[in-house]
Formats: sequence, structure tokens, C-alpha cells
Amino acid sequence: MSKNSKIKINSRYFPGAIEKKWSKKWQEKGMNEFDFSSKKPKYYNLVELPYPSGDLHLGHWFAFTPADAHARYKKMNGFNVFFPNGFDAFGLPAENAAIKRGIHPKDWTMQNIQNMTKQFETMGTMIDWSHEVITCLPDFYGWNQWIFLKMFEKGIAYRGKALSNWCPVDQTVLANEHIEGGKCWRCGSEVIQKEVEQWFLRITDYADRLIWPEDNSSKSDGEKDTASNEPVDWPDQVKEGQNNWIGKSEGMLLEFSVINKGDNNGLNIDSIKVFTTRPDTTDGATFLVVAPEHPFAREIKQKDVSEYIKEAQKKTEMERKEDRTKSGVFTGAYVKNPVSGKDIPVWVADYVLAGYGTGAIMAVPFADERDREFARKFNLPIEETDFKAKPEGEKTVNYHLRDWSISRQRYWGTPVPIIHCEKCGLVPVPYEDLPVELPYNVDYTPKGKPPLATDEEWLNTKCPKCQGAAKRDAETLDTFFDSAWYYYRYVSPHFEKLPFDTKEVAELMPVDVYFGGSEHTLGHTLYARFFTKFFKDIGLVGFDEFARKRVQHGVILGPDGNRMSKSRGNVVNPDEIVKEYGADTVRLYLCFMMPYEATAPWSTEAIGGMYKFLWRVWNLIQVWLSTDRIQDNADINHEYIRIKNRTIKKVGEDLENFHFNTAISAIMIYFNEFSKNLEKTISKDEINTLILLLAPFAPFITEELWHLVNPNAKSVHLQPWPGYDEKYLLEEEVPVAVQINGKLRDTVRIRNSELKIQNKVEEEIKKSEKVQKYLEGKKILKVIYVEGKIINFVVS
RNA sequence: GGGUGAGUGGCGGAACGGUAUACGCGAUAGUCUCAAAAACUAUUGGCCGCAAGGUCUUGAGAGUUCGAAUCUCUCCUCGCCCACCA
Repeated sequence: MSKNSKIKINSRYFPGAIEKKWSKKWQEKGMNEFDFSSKKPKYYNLVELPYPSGDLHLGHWFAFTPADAHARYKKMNGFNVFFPNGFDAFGLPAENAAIKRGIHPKDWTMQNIQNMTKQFETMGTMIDWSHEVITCLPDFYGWNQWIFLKMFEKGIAYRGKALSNWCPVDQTVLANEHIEGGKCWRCGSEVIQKEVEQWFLRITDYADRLIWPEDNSSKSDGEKDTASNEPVDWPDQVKEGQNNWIGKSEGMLLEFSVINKGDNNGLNIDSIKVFTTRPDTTDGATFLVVAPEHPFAREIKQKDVSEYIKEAQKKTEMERKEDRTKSGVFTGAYVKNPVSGKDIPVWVADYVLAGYGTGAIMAVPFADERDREFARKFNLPIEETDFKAKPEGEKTVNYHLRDWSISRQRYWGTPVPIIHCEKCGLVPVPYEDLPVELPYNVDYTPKGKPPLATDEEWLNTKCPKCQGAAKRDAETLDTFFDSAWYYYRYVSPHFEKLPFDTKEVAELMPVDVYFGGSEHTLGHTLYARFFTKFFKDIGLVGFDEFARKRVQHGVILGPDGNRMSKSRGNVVNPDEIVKEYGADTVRLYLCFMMPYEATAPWSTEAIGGMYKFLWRVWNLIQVWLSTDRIQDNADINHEYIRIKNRTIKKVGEDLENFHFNTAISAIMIYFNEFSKNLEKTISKDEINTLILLLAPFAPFITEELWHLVNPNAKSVHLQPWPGYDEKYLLEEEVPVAVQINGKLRDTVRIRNSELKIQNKVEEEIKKSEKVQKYLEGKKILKVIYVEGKIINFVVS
């Protein structure tokens, strides 16, 4: 643009109108619809599906908009990008909220979905809603039931009885992951222990296959993506976390025979088995401890023992874990240490867990701190061990991972497709009768029995086997069951023969990148991997891992640095900010404010800076348009060419690697170069590059500007990503830092053509007065030269 | 207790063996204005100095290196996840 003394702006930047306009146009054109027939390489861009809580909050914006920028970048790079979304619509929170407000959970949920879908529109993502999945609709949960029945057939789903975490207010069983500090994650009430019969998934059968290999280059099950034969790229944090959670430990089962069988009130057990990972310390075992729930403990008729057991059972598991002071009683029984040959006493104590190993341990106070603490408290002997014992025993493997309890005594979930017949037992609902629909008119308030059990009409049915009277299973499935496979359903959301079209899934999956929160490291993503391995076993898919790459985002805290919560009053409402600044500004700020994986507070002031930036971009282009339009590449400005190429490279690499913040910073630097030198000519190509680089982040303003600059062109989001050429990256003169003994003393500009020749560089640098001053009278011992960057003189 | 990530200006952060503090926010001064806001311009890690310049600085301390925010060790602090797992 030629010299213009006064900046005249023809039109001002009003994000509201622009965003509404383009949102509508894109929708009309079906811009975001995935094209299955395309020959371009596919790219499945997945974000964890949101829970329909009522309103989109800032966390949703933070999860979705950088992911959208990545997807848009991929699309501009020639990929056929699949970016679907849906709603995780079943579950307790909906039910609780519905009870509180007196609305039916379904109505409440569907209203929220409608509302949130509208809010999603303002976000300007390229989500293809034609593949939407809503998990509370029979179209989806019927396939939950199908999968459940397959698992039942294979023995993966089974009915078991277990001491479970029970929330007395929500009237439901809770998974360990849903207890926070001994309290229910939803309602905050104290969790108690209760024996409950329920459905389990035998995830422990898959424990070994779910373990991530230590070395990513080896070739066992799980670490290679069989479809592409490329290593699966998940953060170490997740891999380590899951491996620890699975907690495989190899050890030995040792048998200790009871010495004084028969005495002590007719004790009738021959031996006690213990699990140990350190059989080499067996000679140091000076006593045995069994958990209060252990059968041996129950055999003991001594009054102090039975009283101790009673006391221990009153406590919840959580209370036991919180109270770390050791307690226990002597049972009067002795066993023989197979290595030392000594008779050692058997105690009952609640620091031993019934659910791990055999529920009994050999205590080696010399080697184990907990055992030592116990021994000290009760004056039991501590004997040194030389770690050389080799007792005989059965080698075994124990896992920390337990089978996944999927039963919920609640209304708002997938009905378990099983019929309880007095004659035939557990009878699966025939596949052709699926889905077992969740009845609408049910009293879903908590009663201590599953709400579905109160609907007699629904409950009573015929046994498919004997045609006799039978009852449906009144429980519903954990919603983590839904989220374990929803991303398969996205591919073919209306497929009627199977949970998903296996052909299409083979083409589109595995997922290329899966964005989500780190809170799902141990629950959701582990279940999703488990389901994928099950699908492989029943021949539905050909790969082991459902997602090639996992990217976990951090958390946006309130402006005060605390987690946003209504009670703190520090919740930032994205709708209000969008109203004030427009979605592009919010998107830009969320991408720019911090690294995607970081956790940092929202800043009410800093977002203004993003708005200002877009405003300045808008103005610059308005000015450019209002002056004589410069023909393409007229008056080539070499400095601009260099910085343009450098910026294209940087922004592309950053978007590829999810470094959204530095990508935007690079665009700002590029922009500043122009706005600081308004007297210099800017070519159309340079303006277009600015718009194209910004397009993934700020889709609305860039679309508007693109059409102003290129009136007859297609959408900016259908344009190819600009290319760069390495040969333009180098400056004609490069500043080389000069160090004397490692301290920076000067920088000298060296001609590009001379950079490779160290002698010439040294010669140039020694011309500098400053350098001369430091070298005067010194002997140069060594010179280290890093081409184009730094030269270090080591002097005496 | 175990695992894992992180400590850099007033703030969010950049650089991750080669010119520390990019980019943004905030702050200060100026231009414009009756005035204010906005916008624009300049300055903005500390200390010494009128200046040129010097000097110190990436939680603390040591080490490796020509050169360390970056690698190694010890310690301190914080976040997240798990937690009496034998």
C-alpha cells in the first residue's frame, strides 16, 4: 500500500453480524458434512463427547476450539477430516437434576441437548452434526444391549456378588473412581459398604493386553496400531497411570500349615495361603496376618476376635484407608514358617485387604514398613532376613485392577437385556427383540430398589426359553459403558445390522487424534481400549487400539486461580464473552493463553488484547483494500518474503503438534511486521497468507476478510494451506553471537554466503572493536563455531 | 507412602544444549482531546551509571560442558492421579 498519512477505515469490525451470517451460510452449504466418497486420506478428529448438563461452559470451549483449529488445519492440508460430536446423555446427574426440578430426565436431557447444540453453533466449529450420537436414544443404547449380550455369551459380562461401595442417598452402587474422599462424587454423602449382587465385566481377563509395553518399539499386543503399523502415540503420563492402575505384580502363593489345628475352639482349617512378591524374604516372616473378612478369621470363635471383626466391618473401606493406625488381635493359632521352621502366630488386622491377593499376608517386619509398624505396636519379633530364601510355592500373578461393576440401581440408563426366569435362570433377551426400551412413565425417585422394578407392566414378561412367567432385569448400565464405544457409532450412526458398519469403521478408524481431559486416564480411556480389544476378539475390528494419538488438555481456572464453581462465584460464562467480543476472540484467546495441556486462570483483561488484535487485522486489511490495490507480487519485498515463509513453517508445525499458543504468537509477529511499516508495499499474497494462517483459529473473521480480498473465491476453509520454501528462510545477513569464554560480548552480522566458512567468519568478527577489546593480549586456546548461530573464543 | 508433571518479569507464558524473558496482558510517559475513554508512539527483569557501558538473574545447591532455564545428582515448594496392593 502506498504511503497513506491518515488511516481511513471504511467498515468497522462487528463480530456479531459476521459470525451469524457465516454460521448460517456454512450450514446451508453443508460445508462441514463429511464426504465418504472422497479419495483424500482420512483424518478422524475426536473430542470427548460432552455431558448435556444444560449449558456449554468454558471447559467445553477449551476442549473443542483448539481441537477444531487442528481439524481445520488438517482439512486445509488435504485431509478428509471427520469431526463428529454427540452427547453422553444417560447418567445420574441428569436424573438428580430432573428429580430436583420435577421434570422427566428424558425431557430435561433433550432440552439441554437442544440448547447446547445451539450454543455449539456460535462456536464456529467444523463439527459434522449429521453423525451425531445421543446415547439415551434407543438407536444407540439398543446396541449397548447387543454388545452386552455378546459379552454375556463370551463370559465377559457376568453376575457376581461383591462388597460394594453403596451411596445411601443416590441408592446406587458406586465405582471406586466415583468416590472422592469417602464420599459420593455426585451428592457428597458418605459411602458405606454393602454386599450387592450385580453385573460385572471381566476386564481383568484383558489386564495383560491392556498393559502398555515399557518400550514403544517392541511388538507385543497393544502398542502397535495394526492398521498402519505405526506406534501408538499416547502420553507417558497416561500409559504409566494405566499400568499402575492395572498393577500387575508377579509373585508366589505360599502355603503355611496350621500347627494347632483342633485346639482353640475346634479350628478346622489346614493351612493359610498368602500372596507375596518377595518370597526371598520368607525366612524373615515372624507372623501371619489375615483380613477380617478372611474365612480363617471367621472360623475363630474367640470373643475378642469376633468383636474385632464386627468393629472392622462397621467401618467403610474408606474409613479403614483413612485411619492408618494399626489395629488387630491375635487368633490363638500358629502356623509353620516353611523356611525358618519356626512356629509363628496368626493375627487378624484390617490393614490387610480382603480383596487383594488371598486376603492374607506373611508379615516380614524386617523388610516391610507396615509390618514393622504392626510388630512394634504388638511386640512381635523382628528377624533379619538375608533375602536368600527359596520357598516352594505356586507362581502367580496378581492385579490391582478389579472387574468393572456396571450395574446401576437407577432409572436413567440402558436397561440390562436379561430376563430372570425361576426355571431357566438368566436368559438373554433374543437379539431380534432389541432394543429393550426404557419405559417413560416410571417413578424414578430413589426408593432402595431399582426404579424399573416398580413398573410392573414393564417388569413382568415371558421367559424366551420356557415361555413361563419371568421378570426383566431392572438394573441399568453404567454410562461408562456408553462412552466406551460411542466413537464407533459416530461413523455410521444409523446402521441397523450391527453396532457399527464394520467396513466404514475399517476405513475411518482408528481415531487419528483423541482430545480429552486427564481425568479420564483411568476410567474412560481404559474402558474404551478394553472394548476395542473385545471388538477385535469377536471379529468386528482389525486393530488393537482405538486411537493413534491421545492429547490431553488442562483446565481453565477462574480468574481468582481456583477451580470454577458456582459456590465460589468465579464462573466465567462463555455466552457473555461471546456477546461482548465474538466467538473468534474467545477461540483465539483460548488457543493463545497457555499451552493446551496446561492449567491456568482465565484473565478478563487479557482477552481484550485478543479482540484488539483481530480488530487491528481487520483495520489493516480495510486500509489495504482502500488504497491502490497492489498487483500480485509487484515490488517484491525480500524481508517480507522471508518472514512469510518462516511464519508459514512455524504455524504449520505448531498446529501439527498442538502448540496453539506459539502458532498465534507467530501470526502476531508476522502481522506486527506490516503494521509497523505501513509505508511499505504489502502484496495480496502477503495479505492472503495472513488470512489463511489465521483461518483455523478465527474462522468467521477470516471468511469475511477472505471474500473481501478475493471476491470470487471459494470459502477460506476450502483453500489449501500455504506452502513455504526453505530457500527463502535465510536472511542475507545473519547475526552471529560472539562469546568470549562463554560470555556474550557482541553480535556481528555475517553475510549468508560466508556463514559456512569459519575462517571468514572469524575474520569478520575480529574486526569488531568490542571483540578486539576482549581479545587484546589474550591467547586464543580454542574456537567453537556453531554455523549461523554463535562463536565462542576460549582464551587464556 | 507411590506415580507423574511443574517451578523463568507484576501476570499468562516463550526458548528445552548455542544471543533467556518471544508473543500477549498489565504498568509508566507522550500524541490526540475542553476533558476522559479509545486509538497510536515510546519505555518496561534487578542492581550500578548522566551516558557509553558494566554486572547479576530461570526455586536452592553442586556437577558435566567451550557454553546449562534446558542434561546429571541432592534438596525445597506446588499441581494432578493413585494410595495400608503384601
